[in-house]
Amino acid sequence: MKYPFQEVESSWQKFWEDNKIHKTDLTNLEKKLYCLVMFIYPSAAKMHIGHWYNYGPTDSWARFKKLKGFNVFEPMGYDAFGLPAENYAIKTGVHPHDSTLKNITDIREMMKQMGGMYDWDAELMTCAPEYYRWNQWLFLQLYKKGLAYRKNAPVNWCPSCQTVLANEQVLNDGNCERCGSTVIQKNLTQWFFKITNYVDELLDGLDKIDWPEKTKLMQKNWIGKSIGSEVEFAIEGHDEKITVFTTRPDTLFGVTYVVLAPEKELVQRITKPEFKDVVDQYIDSVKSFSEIERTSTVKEKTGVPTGAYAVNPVNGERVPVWIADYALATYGTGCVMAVPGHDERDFEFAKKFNLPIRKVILKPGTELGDELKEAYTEIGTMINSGKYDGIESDKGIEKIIKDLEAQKLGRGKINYRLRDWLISRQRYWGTPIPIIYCDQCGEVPVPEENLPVVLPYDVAFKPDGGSPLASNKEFVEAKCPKCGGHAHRDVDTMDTFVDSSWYYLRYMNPNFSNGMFDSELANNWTPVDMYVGGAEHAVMHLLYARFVHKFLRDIGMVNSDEPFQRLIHQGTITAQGSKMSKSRGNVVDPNSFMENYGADVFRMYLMFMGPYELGGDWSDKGIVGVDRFVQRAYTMFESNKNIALEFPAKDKYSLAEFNEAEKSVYRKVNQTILKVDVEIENFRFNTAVAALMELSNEMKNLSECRKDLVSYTLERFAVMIAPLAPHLGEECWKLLGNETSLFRRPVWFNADEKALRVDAMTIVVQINGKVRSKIELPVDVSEAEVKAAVFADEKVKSYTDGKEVVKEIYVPNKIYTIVIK
RNA sequence: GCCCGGAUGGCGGAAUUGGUAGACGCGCUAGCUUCAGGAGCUAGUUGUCGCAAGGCAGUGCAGGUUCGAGUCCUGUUCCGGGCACCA
Repeated sequence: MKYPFQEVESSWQKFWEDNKIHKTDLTNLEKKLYCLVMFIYPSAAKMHIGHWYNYGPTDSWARFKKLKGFNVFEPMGYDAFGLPAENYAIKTGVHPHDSTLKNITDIREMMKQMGGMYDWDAELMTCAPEYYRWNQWLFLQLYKKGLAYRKNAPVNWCPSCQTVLANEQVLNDGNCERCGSTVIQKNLTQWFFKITNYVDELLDGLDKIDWPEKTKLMQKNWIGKSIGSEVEFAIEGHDEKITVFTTRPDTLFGVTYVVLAPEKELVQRITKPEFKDVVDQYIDSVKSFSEIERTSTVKEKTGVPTGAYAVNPVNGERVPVWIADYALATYGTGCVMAVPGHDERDFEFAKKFNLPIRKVILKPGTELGDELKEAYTEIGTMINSGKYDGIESDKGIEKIIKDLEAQKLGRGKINYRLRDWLISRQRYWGTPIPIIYCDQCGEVPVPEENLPVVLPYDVAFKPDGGSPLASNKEFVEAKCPKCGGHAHRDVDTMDTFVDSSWYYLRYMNPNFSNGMFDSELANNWTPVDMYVGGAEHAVMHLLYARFVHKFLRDIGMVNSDEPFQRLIHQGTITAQGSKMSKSRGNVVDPNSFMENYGADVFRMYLMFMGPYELGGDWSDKGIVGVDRFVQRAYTMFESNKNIALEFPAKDKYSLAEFNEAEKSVYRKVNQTILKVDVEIENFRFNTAVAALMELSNEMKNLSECRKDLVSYTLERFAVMIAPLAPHLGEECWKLLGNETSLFRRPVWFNADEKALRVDAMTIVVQINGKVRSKIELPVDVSEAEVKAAVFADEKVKSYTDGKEVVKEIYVPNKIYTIVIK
């Protein structure tokens, strides 16, 4: 009989739902396990292959843990705010609220059809006022501590999305992370979260979490800690000073010029009149370049002199002050001391503009007089450096800093690449920023008791770069909370990454109304034990969430330092080698597979395709193999109905009571238990499925086995298949004669270690590194006996006769190597 | 340019970490079954030489270490990812 997956799957889904099988008792903390998968972005009504690949295997892992006796909490929710819904509204006129809610309804249905073990009582969506009011509350707490602030700054502007972006949301080719358009720079007054206050902790915390090394490295690079010092250069004829940041104060004697970022205001004040025209022209030309064009390493450096001179604090030497595009206003002090002899960029620049190059660090093994053909950037002996001559340069760094500090001309300084998190967005579909601007009092936070500031339904969606909220008068006009006078609301909304930085804390009670989340539950259930999601969030979501978690800890809301203890990234499923997207027209629709094979086969096939963390190119070629496997398994159970009732299995058997076929089956069952256990535990689903297929092949011999061993085997098979194919697992378990659901009363079998011991072993005989013979011997016979058997072997003899045996190596129960001459 | 991954049959991929390369699955071939199509079952399937027994070659490429290398070392090519004037 063909496996009736439609009936089986829908009947189990109904059973799970009617009986709330997947509801987690959050008061039971014994063996608690929080398995979290990144919540879904409901920009379309359909779940695509990528969603399935993310959610199916993760759910299988959670189910595996559940069967192993863990009290698993696996929630699902909706990252419901965001641009796509709004862009869709501009295109079609369907309001984001309406399309999003519709999509959520459809997606929820599909999640259930997939067979997800989600606790639907814990469902949440970020676009609900009951949720986003706590984004606003969080904003106010940050504001109170001075960690939410407004400043005018050059920001990334996406002309297509019509909004600003955080640094993390700009790809390194200068394009928008979301839509791929080229991002430009604009000066705007925007809200920032001061993530930089936590920079050291964000860095150090990486050592304490079990995340992929690659991801931790990406965060580390993004934070970009750089230990160095600030050194002050006097400006000839001015009271002001130029403060430079350098990691190499040991090269100070090699400074031959100083470079300022063109946009530094100081440039205007120090430029000599006769250089003014050239300098202004240059500043204009730099502005026409995008940040990315400007910082491209392949572009040749440009620059002009200002006519001003700076004075080197270590030797009083006067050096010209230049402005150049390779000095960045946004990093360090925006001023660089140029040491062409020992810095590649300065070397290139000096060569181009014929500026002097001075050698002050001697490369080990070279002579004082040797010409510098390229910048030497390593450690060496200090030369041409006055009283520091002869000192190793790493020691020299400390010495010079100490001396400069004594003269108040320098100090140790640590710089970071990480900037504060820009959270304002000039878009509608997000959380309103809870700030009111009063004509009298200025910037006033909305009092907590007035939250939420509800996002109004009626606005004009027009992609003109202004915030759509500005079009709703009723929303904009407000009374000042302080003086009651005329005021207006902030019309921007928050970056949706704010929503996702703390959702995992609210899942435990999404209806909690006395606060952002129930702290007691959060403390009991977080950090999240297992977090699964795409590697594209390595810096962005995963960094923001760590920051918010630490802030919430500091205001007493949670008691842990890190939100996600263990992290796994699923790989990407591509189609014809490229990422699936509507514009490419290569999107594969999971529904046809659902209809033809069912959810179990489809999710198991996704797991079988290859290593989970690697992803791969989609092909439906192999899905029939998984389907055949499921069909065979079902037939096996179908033809052995109620066998566990009629022939109950023992917990353990002794090999002595078995015939050869039985021994072999019994051994295979137990080997498989061991294998499946460790493979699923480590997200290696492909090999877990393969192991079960091997067992299924072995089960062809069950006809030669006693009935209670058939029960024994089928029981274990049903339990092992259940995490991977939950509906099938339940159905098989029921066919055996069990009354209750596996996931209502979890079962997991341990392997009988004794069964794993084989009594015969194939010893491979290698002669000069080549396999020449195989000998069957009982396990654990002495080396002498093995040797005797090996040399009695005809094939071995034919190779060794008349030759001198030089060496013999025996690897017990495995291999016997002979070296002959 | 720098830093990580990776490269194994016609295809997706296994390989207890130095010990029988190719598990498992797809595809393909043959046989059985079927009116037929499909499906199912059984056997085979790295290449090559051979009637066969068996031999030889074989994990991107070139070397090396070792009794023994897909696995370790050196160099190199290609592919994927990340970073990229951060002083």
